[in-house]
Amino acid sequence: MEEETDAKQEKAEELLEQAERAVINSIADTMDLYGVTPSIGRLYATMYFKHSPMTLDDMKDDLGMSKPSMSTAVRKLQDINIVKKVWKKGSRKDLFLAEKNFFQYFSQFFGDKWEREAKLNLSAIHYAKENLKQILEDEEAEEELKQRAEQDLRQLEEYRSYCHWLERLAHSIESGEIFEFLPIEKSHPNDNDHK
Amino acid sequence: MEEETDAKQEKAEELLEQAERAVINSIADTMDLYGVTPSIGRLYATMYFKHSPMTLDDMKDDLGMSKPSMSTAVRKLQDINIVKKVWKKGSRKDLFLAEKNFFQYFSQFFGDKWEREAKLNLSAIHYAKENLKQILEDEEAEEELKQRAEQDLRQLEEYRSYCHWLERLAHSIESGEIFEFLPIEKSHPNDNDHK
DNA sequence: AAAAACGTTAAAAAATAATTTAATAAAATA
DNA sequence: TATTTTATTAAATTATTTTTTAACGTTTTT
Repeated sequence: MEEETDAKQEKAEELLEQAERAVINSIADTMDLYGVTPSIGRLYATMYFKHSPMTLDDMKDDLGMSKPSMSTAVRKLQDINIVKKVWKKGSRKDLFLAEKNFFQYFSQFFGDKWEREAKLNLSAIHYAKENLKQILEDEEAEEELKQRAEQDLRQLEEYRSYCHWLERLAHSIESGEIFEFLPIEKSHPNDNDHK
Repeated sequence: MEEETDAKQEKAEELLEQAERAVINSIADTMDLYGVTPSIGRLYATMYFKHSPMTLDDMKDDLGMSKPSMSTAVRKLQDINIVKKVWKKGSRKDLFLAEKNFFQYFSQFFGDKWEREAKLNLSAIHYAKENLKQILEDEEAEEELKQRAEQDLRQLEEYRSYCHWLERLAHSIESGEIFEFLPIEKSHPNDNDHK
């Protein structure tokens, strides 16, 4: 019966590997949304299933890429705060562990992006509005020009209210306030996914 | 006094141009967030200030690029629904107009992206969970393997709840429900931007 | 103190993506 | 119907990004 157990063993391993691979692929495929290249996305996805920290050599072996690539990739992942360097007595290699809380990642990524977008645009809008107002105040300016200035002004006003809204959304996500409106629903382990 | 008025005229034109250019630059710079290349972003930003529709030749002249480039760029902008083809009696050239409502653009872009992300990942998670459960049900599977399967399962449960949350966020943005929580504040034309 | 192990930077190579020119297809005018 | 205008596709070019190999500087071990 020895061989049969071995076969079963192998099948179980195969199942686990397939399971992890499926999720790794889908994480890697969707991570481009978060400003990360496919390889870096795949590295993160790989680390996501490691329950103990990885070294650069581990990564290189797992992904079949060069060590410098892993070095820069893991730095990028640290920059966006989804991988942390950990310390462990003994090993003199650097050790890295994936942050597995997607909410944290999501919040920070979009919070930063949107805030930056809003700030940049608001400052340009402010500058533009000053100019346009000057035109409107100028008695001698051509009527056609004035009309265009007015229309631009109206448009920028709308744009400004969008930027402010974006800022508020970013803050509510960063502060966690959004979860009052859209609470996180802990689904129970036995729930089935429904189509 | 003729020359003086001309000079003033020119200055007013200069002011308007500077105003538009400032905003065009900042829109172009931030549009990479919306999955668009810098050139395409700049094209949109340019169209944003046109109060009548543009032809491909107009775009080509404005941006100093080739016509095929404009053709593909404008198609991309139509794909993401921020530029519409309009019809006008007379002209046999195609005419395009920018959608200026950023809320609509934002909603659709992130709604689509997040929904796609959630769906893809949820389906991988579902598949993975089935596999992992099989391992746990297998009497003869190695203890170590089972533990790993259990840990993966716990982790995927968290991931799943994140994906569901993302789906709900996408829906609440697409449906406009989010604006009940974060209302759009129409700022008054005379408000000053505050730092 | 010399050798080995690590991680990083720099330069080169390979792979992708953007852009243009040239060719084609479709529609409109004469 | 032939010619011109317009938009698109295909092929070629250019530019950008990603990845690797090679070199470097530090730290650790022997």
